[in-house]
Parts: sequence; C-alpha cells; structure tokens
Amino acid sequence: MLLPMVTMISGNTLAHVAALIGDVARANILSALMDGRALTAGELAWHAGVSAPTTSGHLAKLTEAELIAVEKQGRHRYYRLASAEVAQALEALMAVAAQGPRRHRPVGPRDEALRAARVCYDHLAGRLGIALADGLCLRGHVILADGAGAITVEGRRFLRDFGIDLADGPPSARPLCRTCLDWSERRPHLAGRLGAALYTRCVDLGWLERVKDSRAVRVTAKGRDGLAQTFDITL
Amino acid sequence: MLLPMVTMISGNTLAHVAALIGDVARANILSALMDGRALTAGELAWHAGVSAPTTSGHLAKLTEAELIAVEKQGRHRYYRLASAEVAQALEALMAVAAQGPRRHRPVGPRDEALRAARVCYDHLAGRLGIALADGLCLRGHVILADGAGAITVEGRRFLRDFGIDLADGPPSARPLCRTCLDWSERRPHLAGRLGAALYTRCVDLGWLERVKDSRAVRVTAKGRDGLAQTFDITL
DNA sequence: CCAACGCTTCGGTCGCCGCCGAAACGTTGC
DNA sequence: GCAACGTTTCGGCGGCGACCGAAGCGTTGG
Repeated sequence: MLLPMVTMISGNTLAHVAALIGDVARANILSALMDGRALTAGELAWHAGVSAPTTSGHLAKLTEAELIAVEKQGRHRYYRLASAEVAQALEALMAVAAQGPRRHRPVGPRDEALRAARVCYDHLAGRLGIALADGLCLRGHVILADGAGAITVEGRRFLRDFGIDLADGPPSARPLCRTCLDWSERRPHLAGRLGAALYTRCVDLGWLERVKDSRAVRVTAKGRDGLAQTFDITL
Repeated sequence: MLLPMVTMISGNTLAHVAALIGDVARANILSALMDGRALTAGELAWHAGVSAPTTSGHLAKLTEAELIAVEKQGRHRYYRLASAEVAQALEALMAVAAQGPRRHRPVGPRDEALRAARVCYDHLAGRLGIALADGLCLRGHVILADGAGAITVEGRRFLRDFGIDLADGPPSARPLCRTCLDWSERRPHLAGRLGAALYTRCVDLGWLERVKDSRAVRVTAKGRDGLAQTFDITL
C-alpha cells in the first residue's frame, strides 16, 4: 500500500497529545487542573476516581509530554497545567463536546452551578463571564468585534479605578486581552491578562468565592452589590 | 473509594472527544480534512494509511460524534469537518503538540512547505498567513491587539477595492474576524470570515495554488507580484 | 443485464494500555 | 531512630479497540 509519507508525522504527534487527553482518568485530572491552581497527586487521584498508583502513572505520562508541570514541595508534589495553550486546547475540546449530539448527561445541580459561573484556567466563564464581557463591551471599555477584543483608552482608565493596572508586572508575552469560546454559553468571554486580572480582583474584593472541589464560583452578597454597581450586572 | 460524582460527567465527554482524535489513523483523517475540502472515504483511507474497512469504521465513529459530516454523491461519500469549532480544537491541539518536547520529527522538505504557507481549515496559515496579518495590521486595516482583532473602516474600504465585500452573503453567526494561533509560527493569523475571504480571493486571482495531497500552498509568479504590490509582502 | 467500483458489515485475531495490590522510596515529625 | 504519610515502581491481570480479509450492498457504465 502507498503511504502518505511525511503527512503522518503531524498526525502522529496530534494523536499522541489527543490520546493523552482521551482517557477518562486523565481527562478528569486535566479538568480538575483547569481551575489554574496546583493540586497534589492525592487530590488528583480523588478527582480522577482511580487509585494512587494508577494516578501516578497518568501524571508521569502527562508530565513527560509537558501537558502538566510538577513542583516538589516537601513530601507533596504539586501538579499544574503546563501552559495557557494547554488550557485553551482543553476548552476548545469542551466546546466541541458541548455542541455534539446529546451524550447522556443528566444535568445535575453541580452542572447548573458550572453554567452560572466557573473558573476557566485563570479567568471567569459561564453566564457571569459572559455578562462581564458584555458589560465592558456595552460601555465601550473593551471592543469585542466578532470574537476578538481590545482595550480602549477609557477602558484602561476605568480598570485602573477598579484597581487593575495592566501596565504593572513583568513585560509578558502573554496576550493582554483575548477571547475564549465559552463551552456552555457558546459565546466568547474575556481571557488573557485582562480576564485573569478581573477574576483576581473580584476575589480580592470578596465578591467571589471558590466552591470546594469544583471549578464553580459563588457570588457573595457583597459581590452581588458590587457587580451591579460597577458593571450593571444583575444575576 | 469516594467518587467525585458529577465532575466525572464533563471528564467523560471530554475524554470521549479527545479519544476520537487520539488514534493515529483518525488523526491523519482529521488532519487531511483540515484543508476544508470534502474528501471521499477512499482518499481518506490513503491519508490514514490503513485499509478501507478500517477507515470505514473510523469514519462511522467520527460521524456519529459529529466531528465530521458526510454527504452522499453517487457511489462516493464525501466527508468534511463538521464545524469550525472542530477545526479550532484541532489547531489548538497542534499548537500544544508543537510546543511540547521535541518529539522526533526530522523536518522534511514537505514540512518546510507547510511552515511557509498552508491552509488552516479555510484560511491561510504559516509564514504567509502571518505576513498577511502583519501587513493588514501595519496599514491600520485591521487592529490586532495582543492576539485579538477587528476590522477598521479604512480596512473595509481597502478590502472592497481588493474584491472582498464582507457585507454580502447571508447574515451568519460565524465571527467576521478572529485570530487563530499558528502552530508553526506561534503567533496569531487571521481566521473567521475575513480570513476565509482573503484566501478565497487570492486563489481566485491565481495568486495561490494548492499542493496536491497536502495542506501546503504554493505562491505563483503572479501571486508574488500581487502580494508585494497589494500587501507589501516579500517572501 | 452484468461487470467494475466504492464503500460498508461481519468475524476473528492480536496487542496495547488502564487497572490494582504489594512493596519500595523519600520526607516529615515525634 | 522509628513510625506515619505521600508518592512512585513493579508485576500481573483483564478488556477494549484497532486491524485485516472476505463477503455483502448499492451505484455506475457499458
């Protein structure tokens, strides 16, 4: 049989990366790490639903492929996603999975919480993430033209008043403001350094709280007021 | 053992989609379809490097999961990617694969052609795609701020002169102008309806030609002149 | 109408990989 | 130093799924 020669190289690497994500245990591990924090091997074993030895094997494979990175700290080992690109790929896959044919998923209460507000790597997603993006867009603070975005001059001033100065920090190669396709809302929300700063600031202000063992985010009473006053968001 | 309950649902669907891409034969099939055209089962079998029966099974699975779509035509069956989201997910995975540890890939001449200019679903990628995006950005026809993009008023006029009217066609939900992370250049190139229109127009003008059995694109002599005059691109 | 062709279905084989328990390793703390 | 703990390594088991050849189905063209 005639072989397609060089084409196979890209297919091989593509398959290798996808196959790593394509195991239920490993997918659960990566999903758990999508909240941007670093978790221990034990915590990840719990999330994956398999034994510690099995988890260890999975973590070794993911680390070797540089999908995740590890940091030793005492007798714990903290694992985190290796890069924002990995998070983006995972989110893109979830978007495909969400639009696919109804795979039997009885929408539980936990699922509803995720759709309301959740963390996507280091920024907000779900209905709250969309509302934030819409609010900033409506006031002309950012320009979201057809899935792409940029910060205006007034936006920069507004953000500074809100307590976010995007000029500080090391000059990073990371995009200042980019969008990310929301898998539950099917619309773009704010990502990049702006998205991360917005989320961090809301947490610092006590407006948002993480839900334990989940990517879901809860809006506090103070947060309800603050979001309404600052961003015109009513939940 | 305590089970993480509902969290597993998302992990399950994520793993299912990723596992479909995570087979070498299927990855080759999807890679081949990344050129945006619809190919027959036989052609895909050749690209996949496996027998016709095996390919048929793969195609059935991919179709059922709605990663690809099929169209019957006589005794042929034409398969294509089901949506732009699928293409985006594939591109994101390739970006991850490209930045990972050097997986033994001896850069062949075919590979070099892909890095120079290739089709990414329905728009241009590679050095040529980057150069086009940079050119339009430099002249202020589009604004590419940190990986995000929008078309300016002058840009719209310029594109109309070039033969692209983005107002025509049915009002589509597809983004007009978005960016796509280039896996070989590690920088954003133009995607969305603008990216597609630019590629189509260049082909119509006879500036670009597809390379047989590859996603690579060749610049014609006429194209070299045209690209230089219109976009200030020197290859 | 029959032969050629493209594609799918069926049946059986084989190899890879996920899984766990037991044991080893390294760190912490008493 | 020793016990407790978190994590990894080892060995062996089991099952899923990719693969092919042969046969079946539908279409095309003479």
